[in-house]
Amino acid sequence: MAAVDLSTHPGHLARRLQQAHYLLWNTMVSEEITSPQFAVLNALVAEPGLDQRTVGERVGLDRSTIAEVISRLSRRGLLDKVRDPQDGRRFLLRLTDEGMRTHRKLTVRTARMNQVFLAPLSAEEQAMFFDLIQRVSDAAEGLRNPVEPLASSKA
Amino acid sequence: MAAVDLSTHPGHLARRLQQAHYLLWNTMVSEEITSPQFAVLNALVAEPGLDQRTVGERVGLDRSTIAEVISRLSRRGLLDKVRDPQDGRRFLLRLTDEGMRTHRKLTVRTARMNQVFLAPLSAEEQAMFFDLIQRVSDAAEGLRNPVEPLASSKA
DNA sequence: AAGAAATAATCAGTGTGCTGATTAATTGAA
DNA sequence: TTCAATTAATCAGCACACTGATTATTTCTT
Repeated sequence: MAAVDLSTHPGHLARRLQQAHYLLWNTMVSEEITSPQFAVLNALVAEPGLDQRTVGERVGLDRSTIAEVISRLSRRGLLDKVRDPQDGRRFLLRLTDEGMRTHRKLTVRTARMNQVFLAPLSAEEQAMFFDLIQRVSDAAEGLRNPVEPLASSKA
Repeated sequence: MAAVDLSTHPGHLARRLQQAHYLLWNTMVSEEITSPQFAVLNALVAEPGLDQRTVGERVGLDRSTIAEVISRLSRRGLLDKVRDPQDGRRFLLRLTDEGMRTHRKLTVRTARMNQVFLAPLSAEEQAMFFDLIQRVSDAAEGLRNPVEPLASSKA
């Protein structure tokens, strides 16, 4: 009888939280555009003309995943890919008018959904919620991308 | 420029948290067994002989996903599927000795990983972290499985 | 200028996660 | 008791997410 209580396992909680969010997104925001897709649209509204890799960095998606997400958005006519004339390896990404419209529409609905999602928490608790999750995520990310010591002894 | 700050979007934060956890799991716990797979092993340690659907319910995975996870665990010889003689629709699931050993080994490593993952938070903050995430997840789940009003007007 | 190193994107392979449709078995009701 | 409803599992299809390998292009070095 060595079973463990998963409700104190942050990984399990993170997965449940994402599931809950996924459900709410589907009912309150969009069934076509997913949350990661919206994040990509949003990144390109903020910085039009980014390349694929950088968009991935902005929204936290790896090279393979970002490629698929972008290919879907492109297939639906929400963004354009153009070869960078300065650097033939890159594709420059830019929202279409349709992409802009979609982003605008979803921004409103997303705000409404976030309100519903966070409604069980008071304003102070919401701030705590953001802060705690961010600190844990940042720290874990830091563990994997260790800061190079100055005057490195690598050589 | 109507771009939004994703760091105040709980869905985005949930995704980042899960990614961070995934990375740490891979380096500190196992590259073969995933966190959902461990959750299934754990459920079957607690309650041997459960059927597939119920295991899914215990760990929070839908019918399709739990089927795939179980088929992988079964392929690796970590659990056995046997038709329920009482109800021919069900398969009863039970860990093999190898499955038991694996669960025991990963339990130790998982505990270590959780410590590292939560290290940036004080003990009080950790308690807060669990409580806030759980409340938000539970509330969102409740939205999707609405409690049938008593003396329902369904008919 | 030529070759080596680095970089952006793609591809192959695996795993999680969801919905809607189907199949097989059981249960419930006329 | 037979037929309808329910239920467990599977299947098809889509989307996210990661790693390792490959390809094309650029940059750096000599």
